[in-house]
Amino acid sequence: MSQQRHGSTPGEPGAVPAFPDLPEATVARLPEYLRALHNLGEAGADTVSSEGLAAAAGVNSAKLRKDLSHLGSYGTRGVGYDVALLIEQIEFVLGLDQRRAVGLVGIGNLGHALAGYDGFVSRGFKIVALFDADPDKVGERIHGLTVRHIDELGKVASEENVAIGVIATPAGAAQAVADELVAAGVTSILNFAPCVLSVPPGVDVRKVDLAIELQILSFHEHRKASLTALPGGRSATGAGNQEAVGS
Amino acid sequence: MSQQRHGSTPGEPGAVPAFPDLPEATVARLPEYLRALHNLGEAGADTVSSEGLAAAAGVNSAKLRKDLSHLGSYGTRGVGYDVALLIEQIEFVLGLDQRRAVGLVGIGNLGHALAGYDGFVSRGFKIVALFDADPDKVGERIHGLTVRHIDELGKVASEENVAIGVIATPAGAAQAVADELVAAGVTSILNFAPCVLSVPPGVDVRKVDLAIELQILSFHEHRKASLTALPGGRSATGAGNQEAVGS
DNA sequence: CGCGATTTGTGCACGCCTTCACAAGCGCCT
DNA sequence: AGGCGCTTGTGAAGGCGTGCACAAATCGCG
Ligand SMILES: NC(=O)c1ccc[n+]([C@@H]2O[C@H](COP(=O)([O-])OP(=O)(O)OC[C@H]3O[C@@H](n4cnc5c(N)ncnc54)[C@H](O)[C@@H]3O)[C@@H](O)[C@H]2O)c1
Ligand SMILES: NC(=O)c1ccc[n+]([C@@H]2O[C@H](COP(=O)([O-])OP(=O)(O)OC[C@H]3O[C@@H](n4cnc5c(N)ncnc54)[C@H](O)[C@@H]3O)[C@@H](O)[C@H]2O)c1
Repeated sequence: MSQQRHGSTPGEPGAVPAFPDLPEATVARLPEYLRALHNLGEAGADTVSSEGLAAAAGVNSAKLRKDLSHLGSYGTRGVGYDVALLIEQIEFVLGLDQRRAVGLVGIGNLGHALAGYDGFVSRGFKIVALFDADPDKVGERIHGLTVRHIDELGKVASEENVAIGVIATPAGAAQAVADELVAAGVTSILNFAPCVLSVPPGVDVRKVDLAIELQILSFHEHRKASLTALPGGRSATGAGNQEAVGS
Repeated sequence: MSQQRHGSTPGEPGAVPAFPDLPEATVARLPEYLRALHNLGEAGADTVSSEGLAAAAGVNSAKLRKDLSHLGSYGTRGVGYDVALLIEQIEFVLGLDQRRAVGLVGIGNLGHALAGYDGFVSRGFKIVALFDADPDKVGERIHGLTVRHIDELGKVASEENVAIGVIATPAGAAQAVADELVAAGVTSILNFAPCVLSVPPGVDVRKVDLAIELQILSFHEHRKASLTALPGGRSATGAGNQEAVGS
């Protein structure tokens, strides 16, 4: 399953990257660069400067250059970065050259929306299996996939070579589901349930919690409200604030 | 050194805290503590140690203590933190004492799921208005709310006193919607569309992008795969990894 | 009433990340 | 061919966040 050899540069075999430990902060920004690059590419741009790409991705240009330098990028001084080449580079580093199989557990309100989300397929992923514990849901067909019973997770996950598990069940069931995913050999989990998951070392968990996002916004609202009522007119710009780019 | 005077005790209006600039990292963790505290409270705990709460929230106990110390918390040495009191404290700091009104724009796949999400109401928010541009969607009733046309956003937003806007439209429409939200006086935006928003200073934007989360997981998968094929068996634990706590 | 067990609050050191500023490199124009 | 302007790549500095380790504080118990 692990592919390494991979001529990422068209015509230029070059040395296999065996690439370094990217700073985590950089890794988190690469997808953003990638999206911006795709937009630029579709808009007809062949090259882009760090300034331009930084604007499109909503970050500082120095940061962007440093990020790209970490993966030994191929920019041309005086010109900028080759859009197509950079896309290929980043996709390789992120491991998107192989379309990763995603298994989705919990086909409720959120699960339905996720199952039908085209943003997954267009960004390097493929949902290959849907699971639920509710007998009424099992058998339902959604976007060409049939909902399987959770008990089949182990079998189906290995058959379909599921690399990433997505949990969209109620919080109470999330840990049990995570355990089953891990038992099935899944080593990456995206968790939408508002709870902490316990997983063995080597398994990565990322969490998305909408209420937390709203509460952070609420904090800044609260802060802004008390600031306007006070002297000292700092135009306080919060955390998630973003600059940038017209279309 | 900082102000700790703060009548958060029920029935005590007290002096306005004018509370300090919490580190952003701390703010991002407070909601997690809050959720853990609610769980503990429902489980019947009156007090909790930093160790216990840290485990329930999936963080380091020293970090938790430092976080709480920033908001002048009231822990008791040798005992721990009073659960109910701490809940009140954090909810106050996050501005959750006033239930904030949320306006949701884009009632498609994702929008439907969000509109019916009970996690909003249970965590301090209230969806007060739904908007869409599609005439077929306008008028539809969802969980007691009627979908309004996007043109009514300005009017309805001020009527309902919308504090936070949630964007769940396609990326192409997101910037326009954001502009309208800002024009309507909304100063906090949660954006689900995969694009960078440009907003004036003083407006906070937070973004949730599922594809980015998956791509970060993909990177770690890729890295883990190349590590197992290489010497030096570091059990590399990625970024989002979480420890634990049982129930 | 005093002592030991327990737990908080925090000073401090370390490492990561961000940002500035600039030399080196590249292409284009004359 | 040479110079000029533009852009990348990076050294260095500063700030922020994390985690350790311990003193101070509180409670329960004898
Ligand atoms: N709806 C939203 O917009 C939204 C937003 C953010 C987070 N969430 C979170 O996502 C999760 C799902 O939300 P929802 O609104 O879709 O809830 P839901 O109740 O509509 O769906 C949950 C689904 O999980 C299934 N399920 C329950 N236990 C299971 C198990 N052990 N194995 C497999 N499937 C199981 C249920 O049958 C149901 O179909 C919740 O944790 C919720 O907090 C939802
Ligand atoms: N479906 C998912 O699970 C999912 C997950 C992550 C992110 N997203 C993102 O969320 C957004 C919505 O996704 P979706 O699957 O619900 O798409 P969708 O097409 O089902 O829904 C989009 C809705 O927005 C409405 N809309 C379009 N332009 C509008 C405008 N100018 N003003 C108001 N409403 C407008 C449309 O009428 C439609 O109802 C997209 O940007 C998508 O990338 C979706």
